[in-house]
Amino acid sequence: MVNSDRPTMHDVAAAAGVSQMTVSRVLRGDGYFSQDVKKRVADAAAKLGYIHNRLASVQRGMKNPMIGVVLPTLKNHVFTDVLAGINDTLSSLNMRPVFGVSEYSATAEETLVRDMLSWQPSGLILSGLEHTEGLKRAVVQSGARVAEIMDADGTPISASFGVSQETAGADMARHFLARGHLRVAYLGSQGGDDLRAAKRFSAFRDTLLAGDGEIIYERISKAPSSMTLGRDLAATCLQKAEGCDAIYCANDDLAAGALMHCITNEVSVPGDIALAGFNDLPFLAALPQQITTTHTPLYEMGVRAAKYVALDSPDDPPKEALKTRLVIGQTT
Amino acid sequence: MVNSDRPTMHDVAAAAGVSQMTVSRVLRGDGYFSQDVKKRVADAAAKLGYIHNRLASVQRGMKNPMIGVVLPTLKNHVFTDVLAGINDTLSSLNMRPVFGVSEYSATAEETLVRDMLSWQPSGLILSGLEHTEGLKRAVVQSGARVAEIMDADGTPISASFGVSQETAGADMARHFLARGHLRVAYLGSQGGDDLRAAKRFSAFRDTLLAGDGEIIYERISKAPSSMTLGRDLAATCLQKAEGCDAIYCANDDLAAGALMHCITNEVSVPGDIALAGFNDLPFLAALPQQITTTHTPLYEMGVRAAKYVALDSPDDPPKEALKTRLVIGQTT
DNA sequence: ATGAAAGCGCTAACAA
DNA sequence: TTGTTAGCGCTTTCAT
Repeated sequence: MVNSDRPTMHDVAAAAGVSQMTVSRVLRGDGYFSQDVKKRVADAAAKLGYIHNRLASVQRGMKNPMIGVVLPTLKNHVFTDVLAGINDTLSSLNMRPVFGVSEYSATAEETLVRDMLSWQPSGLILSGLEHTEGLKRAVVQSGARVAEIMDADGTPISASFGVSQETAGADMARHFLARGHLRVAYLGSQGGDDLRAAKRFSAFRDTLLAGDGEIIYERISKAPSSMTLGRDLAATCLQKAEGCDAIYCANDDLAAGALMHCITNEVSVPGDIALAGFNDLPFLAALPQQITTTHTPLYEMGVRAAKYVALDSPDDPPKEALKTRLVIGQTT
Repeated sequence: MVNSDRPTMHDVAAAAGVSQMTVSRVLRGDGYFSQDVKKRVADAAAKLGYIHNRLASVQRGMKNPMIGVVLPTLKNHVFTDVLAGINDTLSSLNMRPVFGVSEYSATAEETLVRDMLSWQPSGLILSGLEHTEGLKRAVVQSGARVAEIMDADGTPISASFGVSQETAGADMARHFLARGHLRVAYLGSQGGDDLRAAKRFSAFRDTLLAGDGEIIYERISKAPSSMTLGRDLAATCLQKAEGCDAIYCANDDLAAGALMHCITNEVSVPGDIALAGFNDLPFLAALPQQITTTHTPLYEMGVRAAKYVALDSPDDPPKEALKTRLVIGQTT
């Protein structure tokens, strides 16, 4: 039984010898009441183990300190970093995240969001800028504050805190060209579902081709991203892609896996093959060689988005493109 | 405005030309109604973009498809694996997790749980078996189903799905003894806050000492666990702990970092030094050497706990000790 | 097969 | 400073 016999304000009121409304006031610290009453109520509440019923207050019109958060996956550390930023920020504001994982499916995302909206959250954090029309409509109508994170190339529903995937991809391509890595392989994961990776690669390719470079091998595995996948993809790539100079990986996990392959098989990096990743995850610092990558402010994105949705200022929604930064390591 | 002008069942009823109660019945598919009415209601709801208000139904006594989940940290991949198991399972049962992170603090955990209980979740998943008395009382009184995960050495509030940390530690010590790794260093993180790691190490130490082994170096950093920390701790350890045979790390991240140190500095593993971790995280498979570790069914623990709390059978609460398994790699 | 009334626990508005 | 009344949106119960 969920509603077994949880004490209500009524019970506390009876125990304290006051009215239910007085209990409400004391517990919220709102309005006037004597010190004596305050103490009696506090004692009674503690003795009974009273727990506030937020469902009722929200129902009555109070703000719901709940934020819905939808991420594409938990398998990529990228999102756990973002999540950490969201969670730390919401925590400090006494708000709670409700989570959902879309597995990179737009329809799953819509279902999830509709479900979450039924709890009347005061805010919502979504990943990416591509959503179903139904989702957008539902979100707007709900009146919840929305922030979209991760991407900056497109039109957000309302506020957004993302990075330009296109800029990041183009920057890396220019670096490859400058280093003379012209015959390039690309390795990705999640099939074509990772829309941000696709944008990045598309800009990378365009910029590379506009120079003297070429994509001589391209493999986007359907499997979720992991170091092990990166290692396997790199092994196959090096075997199949003759004359390959460099590998651009869709993210750091894949790149780290590729580096592990090279170390294990004594392939010299960047002598035989150059390597680059994306995100600049902290664990890269522990590897034997610093992998060239693009720094993205993951935690920061989480923080900004959480702050925005948690507040209720009526400012018009910021659409912020956070900066990425090319991190030149020892692998290019 | 959160409650801007979200349509209610009343609005749908007006649009469909029926009573509000009929809308309720149709939308839940409960009771009797004609096909004609069903269609009119469905159309009206779709047109208005009606979203169910779960707060009201739960308030009225329906089960709340919400599960509170409290984890010690998000910085250790261990918990994101558990989280994945929880999330996948709850998703498939149309239930949603509300998350909180305790940062390994028992009082923070209590605050978090009290906060979560105010949403009247039908279940709760907690990590470990050590909690404040206040938390236990609140949870029991709330009537929510509780499952505790990760640990099996102690007394759960109700149901538990954990592994015996003591067995795992002792097993590893026996393996060290069998391999002749007698002069052992221990590296940990999170200060003394990771109670499970402490239990494991305690059993490891006892078993090692009962053989011919000894702990010649012990360093538990206050920093959160990471590969980079492992690498740094290993560097200091190898410099300070003379005659050290082997390093037992509190988890795989630390062990992987230690291995990276060894690879970078051409320290032979296990020739010069043996290494072992804990958890058998998937990324170990990508490393140049297979690290000896203890497999723990992380995802599975999440699945079991989620299934238990999501259901509402009145069976008496299972206290399951899941099996760990020594994974002998190439580093011992 | 449909509707009307009551009430879940709380808070805003008003009364005393 | 404290209490009374009304009602948030829904579902249970009972009537039609």
